[in-house]
Amino acid sequence: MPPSDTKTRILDGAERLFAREGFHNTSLRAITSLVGANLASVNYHFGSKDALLQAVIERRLLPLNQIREAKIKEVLTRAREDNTPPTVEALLRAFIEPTLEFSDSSPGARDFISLVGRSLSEPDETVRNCFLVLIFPLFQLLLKGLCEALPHLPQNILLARLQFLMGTVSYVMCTGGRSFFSNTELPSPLDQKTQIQQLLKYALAGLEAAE
Amino acid sequence: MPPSDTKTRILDGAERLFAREGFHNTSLRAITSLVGANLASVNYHFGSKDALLQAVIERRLLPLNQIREAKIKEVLTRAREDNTPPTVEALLRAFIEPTLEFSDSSPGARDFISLVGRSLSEPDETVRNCFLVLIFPLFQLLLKGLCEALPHLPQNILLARLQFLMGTVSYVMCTGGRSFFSNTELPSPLDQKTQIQQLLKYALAGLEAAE
DNA sequence: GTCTATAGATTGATAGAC
DNA sequence: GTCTATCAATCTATAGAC
Repeated sequence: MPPSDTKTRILDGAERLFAREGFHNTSLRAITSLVGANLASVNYHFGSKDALLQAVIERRLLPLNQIREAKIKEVLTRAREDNTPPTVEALLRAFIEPTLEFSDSSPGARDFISLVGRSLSEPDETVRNCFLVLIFPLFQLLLKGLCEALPHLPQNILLARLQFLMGTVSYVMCTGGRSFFSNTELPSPLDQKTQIQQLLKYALAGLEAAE
Repeated sequence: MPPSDTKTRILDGAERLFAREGFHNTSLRAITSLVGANLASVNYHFGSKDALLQAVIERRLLPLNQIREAKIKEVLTRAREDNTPPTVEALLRAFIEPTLEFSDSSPGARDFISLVGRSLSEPDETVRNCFLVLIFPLFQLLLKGLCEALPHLPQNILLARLQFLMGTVSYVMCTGGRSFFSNTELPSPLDQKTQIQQLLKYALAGLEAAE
């Protein structure tokens, strides 16, 4: 991991270890020794371990959210132009597909997605809020879209289902598409592409279910 | 928390803090001082912090899984007697409803369910495997039931959907039914009973979706 | 079984030379 | 910006008195 500056290398290492070992189970020493940086450089560049986590999150989540927001807005404005409600499928794809493309874009991005998925079920509020704050506008936009797509369903039911969706997606995200159990007694798992198709179908049917 | 023996008090305290603060973020001192026990008593009764986690899990998960297994088996044998496939809904209820009843049975049980939900997305294998080992037989049984209920769907697709289900349920479990965001810009959340109904509908539709 | 005391290791953070 | 060295706090675990 040497061909980049220290600050970036620390971000990369922290991203990897926070995702794979957990935030509280990762020491700054483990990060710096992984990427060949000095322990003191973490505090020089970031100030504290908490601030390092914040930086890890913001580096990737801000641009990713911009893409997702743009795609969702595109679906909404197109629907308005056509004078038809947006489809749930289009909204779902606008939310999920950029995440997946992003996840495939680099090994670090994959760890990052895993970290995000995991952090939504983080009990420590300090850690969890890092994410929630950045995701809230997107969440709100998606809810608005769902209300337009499924006007016959009450808003608070859609809100609950949107949270179910977040649960489903974040779980797939944090397992990184890997199977739960690796056991010969189970059927062989789907390839990634098919799994995503199935995820879309599962979530789509769930969101659209009758009240 | 005094009216019980030390061992039980430690289990109660560990359950609460592991669920609310995370395993790696909870010290044995925090547990013993919460329940008024001596630090050394943890190692006397359990041997190590890892073993304490194991004990916390087994205390509740073994009996809970027995109930869930019995209910699923009941659905399967009844279907076999009637010479009809089991319904997905019956299987889903057999899996989810005992969990909820259990969760409502005591405050500690609620923390425990939250801990289980969270631990499924635990990156640390040592911690995660504690749960997976105990859940595997139930998971296998449920998969078998789904194969009978939805024979037109390939087994590996059902396996994937079952994992989506685990994601959905564990997420609801670990948030304890509480809402994601507490924000006045969002519609007011559902009461718990309605939320469970919606969870069932969401998961049912997802599992039964066309291939 | 419960306690005090402490070992032994690890942690996040910092001071100060270069 | 990068390094060495170290502080002060915390951690799990254990030895040994009672």
